[in-house]
Order: sequence, then C-alpha cells, then structure tokens
Amino acid sequence: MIPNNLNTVKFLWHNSVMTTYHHGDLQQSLVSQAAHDIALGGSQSISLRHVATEVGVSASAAYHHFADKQALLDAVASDVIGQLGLAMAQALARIPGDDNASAIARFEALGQVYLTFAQENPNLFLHAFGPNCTHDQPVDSAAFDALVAALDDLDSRGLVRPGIRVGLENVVWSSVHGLSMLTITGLVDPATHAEYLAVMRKLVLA
Amino acid sequence: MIPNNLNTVKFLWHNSVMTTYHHGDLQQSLVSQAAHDIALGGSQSISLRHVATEVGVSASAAYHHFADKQALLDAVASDVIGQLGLAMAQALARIPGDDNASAIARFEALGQVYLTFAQENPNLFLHAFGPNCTHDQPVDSAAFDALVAALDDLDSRGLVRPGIRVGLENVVWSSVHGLSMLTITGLVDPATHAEYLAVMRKLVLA
DNA sequence: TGTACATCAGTGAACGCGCGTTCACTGATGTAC
DNA sequence: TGTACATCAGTGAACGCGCGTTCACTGATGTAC
Repeated sequence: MIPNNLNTVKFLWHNSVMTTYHHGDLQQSLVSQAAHDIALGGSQSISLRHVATEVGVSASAAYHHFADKQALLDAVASDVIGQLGLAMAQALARIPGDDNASAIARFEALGQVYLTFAQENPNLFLHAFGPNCTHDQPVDSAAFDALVAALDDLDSRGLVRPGIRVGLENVVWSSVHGLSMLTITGLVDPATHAEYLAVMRKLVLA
Repeated sequence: MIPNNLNTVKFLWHNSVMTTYHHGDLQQSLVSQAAHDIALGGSQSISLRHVATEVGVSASAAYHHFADKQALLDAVASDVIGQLGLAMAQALARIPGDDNASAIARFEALGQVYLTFAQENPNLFLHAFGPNCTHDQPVDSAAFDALVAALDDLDSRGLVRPGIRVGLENVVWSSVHGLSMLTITGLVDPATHAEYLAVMRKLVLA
C-alpha cells in the first residue's frame, strides 16, 4: 500500500521505529507477549519483568499502561475471550446456508470451535476461565450471544426438542465448557468427543 | 475410650506429644494446612515455608515427606477429590429407598452435591481441577463411578430416555462440572441453577 | 513556520521481600542381640 | 531387660534467585501562539 498523505507517511514511519523510543503500541505488545508467555508456560509462570524485557522495554515502562501486574493479566484474559468469540464468528460465517441442515451445522460448529480452541490453547483457556480473572462484571459475551442466536434459530425451525428451549443455552454452554476443561486437565479422553457430540445431538435436537 | 493394651497407650501418648519432636503425622498435617491455605487464598498464594511454619515445623522438615512443593500441591488435590467423593457417597446414603423416585433423587443429589461442593470450596475445587495438577493418570474416580452407577440404576428402571444411555455419563459430568466452574468464576448466576436442573431433568429422564 | 512549554512514555537503579531448596547437624525412635 | 547402633524426622542457617513496584530522571512528542 502506497502512502497517500503526510499522516499516513508519518504513521508508517512511526511504526518502523516502534522499538526506538516511544514504542507505538506498547500496551498491545505487552498483552500479546504476555499471552504468548502464558500459552507456553501457564499463567503461574508469567512475570511482568520478563514480558517487558522480551518486548524490549524496561519493566517500569509497563506501569504507564497497566496499574499493576493483575491488570495486565486481566487484559490478556479479555483478549483471549475476544479471540474465542472471533473464532466462533468466523466458523458461523463459513456456514451461510439458510436451510435446516445449515442451522444444525452452525450449532454444532460453535461447540466444536469452543472445544478446539480450548485444546489448542489450553493455558490461555485456563487463564481466561480459571482462578485468576474472576469475572465480577459480565464478560464480553459475543460467544454466548452467538450460542443463544443459534439455539433461537434452531428453535424457530422446530428443530429443538419441544419444551426444553428455556434455559437450554446455559446447559449447553456448561456442558461444552466442562468438557473443554476436563479434556484440558486430562480427565476426559479426546477420543470420547465424537460419542459426546452424538449424545448432545440426541439430547437437544428434535 | 480407655486404652486396653500397651500399644494403644503408646499410641495415645505419642499423639499427645505430636508437637514436641517427632510430629506423629506431619505429612497429613501439612496437607491439611496447605488445603486450608488454598481454601483461603487460592493455590497461587500458597507457600511451602508458610505452611510449615503454621504447622509449627521448619520448612526443611517438609522435605522428609514431599519431594518438592508440587508434590504437596498434588497431595492436596487428591485429598480434595477424595473429599468430594466422600460427600457424594454420604449424599447417596441419605437416600436409601429402592423405588423409582429414590433413584431419581439419588441422581439429582449427586449433581447437587458436586455443585454445592464447588460453591462452598471454590479455591480447593479450582486447585483440584485447575491448571496445577494436570492429571496424567486416572484420578481416584469414586465420584465418577457413583455417577455411572446412578445412571445405570435409572436406566435399568427404564427412567432414562431411550437411546441416550451410551456416553451419557460424560455429558452429565461435563455439564455439572462446567456449571460449577462457570458459577465459581462468576460467569453463571447461581440464581439460574434451578432452571438449569429442570432442563437437565427433561433432557435425561424419560 | 518557529519557538516555548507541557505532557507523555520511556530508562535504570534500587528497595525489600519471600520464596524453594540444600546442607550439615542432632536428638528421638526403633531394633538386634 | 539393657545396651549399641542404625535410622528416622526434625532443626536452622544459608544460598541464590527473581519478583513487583517505586522513584527521580530524561528524551521525544504534541500543542498554543
């Protein structure tokens, strides 16, 4: 892309010296690096000093962007939950059909993406939904909203078993979330997932 | 209880000087104190030195009983899972009836106890099922076995919806476990639990 | 456009801390004869 | 039953470490005139 005005030029130049002095987007860089560290070693092992050093900045610089270490950890948790929501949205976009089969496929894809995300990013998943980051206020609920919409869609098509729609989203979410947790921590064998999904299908669908 | 032989006398006396030199049961004391500390502050905050000090023993004494700090943490996790299994067994014992209603009540009690245990001991629950203590080998599965037995009992009475028995235990466990996790971390409101249980009943029972 | 100045976003040294773990030791306990 | 000895289960000092956080500072950036 060719810069077409001074602001753009300046911005690009600014990016190119991001590591020189004023960093450009140190806040986001710290979050990304912290997420990377957590992904590798779990949230127990993370150190603000280490994250700052890896980003190429002194530890004290972080305090211009985060009140304390916990604030950085919270930002990572938000980021992870955002990524999960994004992955789910992308999965939905891949199944645009308006027929019943597509509606079912979307519903199943949501669960599948959730489970896959947890398995591929166990430490980040555990961080976002674990002991740290107890969620006092409602989290960005893109993922949950998508589930509710998918269930409503199924229900409006008469594909949900009669009489179970109310509160079903909590049961489904709990179930997939629990399976994710138990799989990550080694208590459920991933080989049983197919069977699990088959049972869920029978339980929910008409 | 009156001591009736020399061994008993010796044992009782031994107990009475537990804090003097040889401790008596330092291993169990350390596990109990560690569990207490985790219950209060979460597994992040625990320190082997602090646990030892609270028990009234030098930190190095712990190394006669545990290879390292992680071994102590693992022992706590086992202990917690054992407690959960015990609580479930006790709940079953309170509902001894042989009729259908009792069988259903037992099944529901298992889920209720699991959920209650998690809510009453959030930090211990998170420790046992969380990032620490990744379970490489199968855990003592008293709790899971009880669930399987309860489902088999329901099924043999024809109370489980036809065609869903196979693999159902994993779905139920995942669901209750997930609800426990999400409740502890503040993502599900305990006020919705009744609705949740009503849906579960409709999903599972004939 | 240039200049004076406020603000922003870094630096690096230092503080103070508690931690896990090791080590040489010693007193208590158990055992063989 | 007494005694000699091995083993067990403690002690306490020390090592070395990395951590979160603060502070006075300074150079870069943005802005008002």
